[in-house]
Amino acid sequence: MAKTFPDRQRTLGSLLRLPYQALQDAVYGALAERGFDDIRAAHSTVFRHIDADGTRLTVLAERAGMTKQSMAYLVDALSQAGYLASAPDPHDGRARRVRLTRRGEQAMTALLELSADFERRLAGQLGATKMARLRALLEELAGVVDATADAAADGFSR
Amino acid sequence: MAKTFPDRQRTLGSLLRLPYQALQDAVYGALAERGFDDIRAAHSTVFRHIDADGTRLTVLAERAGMTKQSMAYLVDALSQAGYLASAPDPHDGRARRVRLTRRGEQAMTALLELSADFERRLAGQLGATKMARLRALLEELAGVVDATADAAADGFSR
DNA sequence: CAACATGGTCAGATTATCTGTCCAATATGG
DNA sequence: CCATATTGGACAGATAATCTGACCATGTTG
Repeated sequence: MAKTFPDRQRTLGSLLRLPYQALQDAVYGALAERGFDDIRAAHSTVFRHIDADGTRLTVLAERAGMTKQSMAYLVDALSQAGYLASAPDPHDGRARRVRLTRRGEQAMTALLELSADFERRLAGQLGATKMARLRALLEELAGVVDATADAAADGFSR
Repeated sequence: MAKTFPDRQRTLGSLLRLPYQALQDAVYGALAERGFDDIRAAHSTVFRHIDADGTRLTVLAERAGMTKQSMAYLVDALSQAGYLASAPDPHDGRARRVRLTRRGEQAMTALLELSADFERRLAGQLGATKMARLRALLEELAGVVDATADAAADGFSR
């Protein structure tokens, strides 16, 4: 009997990571097959946070919780690849608004479709009812998580 | 009204990522405060897959789903920092077994504790019953995910 | 024993992040 | 209405975490 750690049950982290990773792999794999092979998972932060009428770089960075330099790096790659375009902000001479191009919108649509596909496939195995319950619980958890994170932050940084 | 994408509901990905990210941040933040400030999230793959009586690098890499070079990079950092030690494998002259040092075991223990703490805090907010149901559903999902991933693989690569 | 397979290292590249510094444009408070 | 502070973004450089390709030494096997 190989000695093993008393990790009685899987951590919550593993339980969340496993399906997340699988979904990520499936979605970005399928996306590449559809011809969007220059979009990597890290780019999803951009798609996730961009408004349909364009968004400033700084705002994207804030929403994604990263530095503007890091966001600039991602936006740059996606612009180079033709998914984004930026134009000067009419209300602020310093700023540029980043927006999706036609192709960017196609990618975004594909991304949402593929994600939904994968979820449907899971639901097919798990059962629609259970998937709905899981979704509901995760939604609730999302609400709770912020509160918990804030409470923890109060403990040291505020 | 800002035009916005018809992302009617959050993707399953977001629902999984949100709490996962929060947990990760909380756990590795707290770990640093406890003095394990040279352990980063990427190192968790090592702790996750190492056996208490030691494990070969190649096996670690396989389990983690990464190249042996990448795993070597992580193992190296953790060895440098005193969490791991490696010794020649008595059964195979080519191989070395990587094992946790005392300090490595302490880190591992802290990691598990902090993870459990965070989960408990979430459960406090969400309710123990709901957390248990969520856990059960995620366990079930984990089982289903592998099957689904395999089925998808059948579609193109086999 | 010759050929093949395997464990690990070395070298080098790429991706995704960070800090620090700076400039130009805007906002604000006398 | 100007002096100062703030903000949006770019430039430079560092680091972390991955990858591929080539290689060597040891094991395994026909």
